[in-house]
Amino acid sequence: MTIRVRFAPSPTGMLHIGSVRTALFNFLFARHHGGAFLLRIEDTDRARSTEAATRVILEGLAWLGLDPDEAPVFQSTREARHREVAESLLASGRAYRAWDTPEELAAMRERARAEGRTPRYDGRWRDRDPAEGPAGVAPAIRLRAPQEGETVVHDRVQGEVRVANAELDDMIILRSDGTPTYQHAVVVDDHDMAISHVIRGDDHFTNTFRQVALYRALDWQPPEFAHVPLIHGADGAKLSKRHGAVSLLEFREQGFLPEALCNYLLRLGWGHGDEEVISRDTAIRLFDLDGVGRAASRMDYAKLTHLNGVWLRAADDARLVDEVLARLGAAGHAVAAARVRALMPGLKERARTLVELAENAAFLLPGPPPAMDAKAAELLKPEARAMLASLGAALGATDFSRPALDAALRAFAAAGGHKLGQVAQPLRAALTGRAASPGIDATLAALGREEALARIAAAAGAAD
RNA sequence: GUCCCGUUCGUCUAGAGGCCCAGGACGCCGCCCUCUCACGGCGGCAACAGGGGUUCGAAUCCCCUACGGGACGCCA
Repeated sequence: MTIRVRFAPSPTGMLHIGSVRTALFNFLFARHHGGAFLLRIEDTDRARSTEAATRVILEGLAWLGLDPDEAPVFQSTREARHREVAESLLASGRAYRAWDTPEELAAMRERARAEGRTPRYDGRWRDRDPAEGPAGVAPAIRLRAPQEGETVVHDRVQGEVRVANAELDDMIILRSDGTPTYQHAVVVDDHDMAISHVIRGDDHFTNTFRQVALYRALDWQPPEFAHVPLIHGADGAKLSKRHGAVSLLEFREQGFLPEALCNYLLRLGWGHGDEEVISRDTAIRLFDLDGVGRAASRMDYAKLTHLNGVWLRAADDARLVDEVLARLGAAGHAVAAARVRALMPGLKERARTLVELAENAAFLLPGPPPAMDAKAAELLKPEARAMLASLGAALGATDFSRPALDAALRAFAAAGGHKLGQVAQPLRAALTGRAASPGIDATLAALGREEALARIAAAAGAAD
């Protein structure tokens, strides 16, 4: 059997991080089994779908490296086919026209709720003569669903689940304006795209039973289903804005690496022994549906941040230099690039996100001495400034290589009866405006003789 | 309200009847390394929702309860 899966987001806004995980699971499942990963944009809701939102999906997937194997299918282009299938159901008597107005349906639901019953369509047009349909009113088409017995779904994640057909009502497959509903379009498209496994969020589970009824009515073989648990916020409720970042774009802006995000998302709801740091290739090798848990999991930004630090340290320096420069608005600046590149090994060990990395590298930009933060200012007491003046003179005669600088600093400290830290900390403040930075020798070397001496002089001179 | 699903440290998870007085990771605390901050190393705190069964033996199987979540649209 050929494995074909799809990721089917609707372009109605941002790309939710939960959807991203669904896409990742689909992708990994396809790769693991040598199948195909497809993308279908569910844009049947014309009013809410925008081109910009579609672009967000496409760019987001590309950024994550989750590229579909075939050209994306836009559901809106398939309307004629959806209508055709609905008509065929009508012709075979497995669907019927219903002339209810939205108001009537709302009243029906209202009454059911008030009486404590489950809101459900009562099938009033199910066996009525279509000739009785009011003229001038366009009917919707509803599926004639089985009313007795039960429907069983063998879900690859949730296991065997059965629901009495009496719980299900006759859903609308074609709206009165001739457009297909989600339930209908999904079934027709999944069938036509030869989807073998539908891997989606658990919030779609209930839909599955209705969709199976549709497959049966069409005499089509339903695909395998796998419903993955949802991602919740720290309080256990569905993940939303108030919990923190939710859209993929936000995570990117906040300086998370795609490989870290994928690694984190993979481990949320899926596990393989004690493995925590998992590369794309390893994930493809290890991932399968039986490792997916059944319970919803909570988003833990702290753990994501930690994992991002791990991947940041493993990342290629040149790539990080580009990211940092872009974030500092210094793309293409040769001097800044050289300095950031020189210090990157020390820099990336001290940052967990690209935002932190850029902040910590900002002092490397050529220009006036950086503004002192409170801790740095604290280090520049008058006696420290005086010491910096003589240190500047000593360093002026030193070769600006790390070993030479390290030796010179230690000699200077020893000569003055200081511990190395008593020299390094004020120096660090003068150079970076901060109380923390990569090794002082590396910092000095990255800045270069001219810039370093200028900053030392500025800090020493500011004493008066 | 009805239907469906879930419940192992604060969080993500390992665990598929004895290997578990429950392991790893994040977070938190302490120590070491050390020019700072990180990284790294070492150690600590911390969980099988509750109650009944089944069994020689249950985190693992069954039942009930509690709590949590999802779904009930001419939205997707």
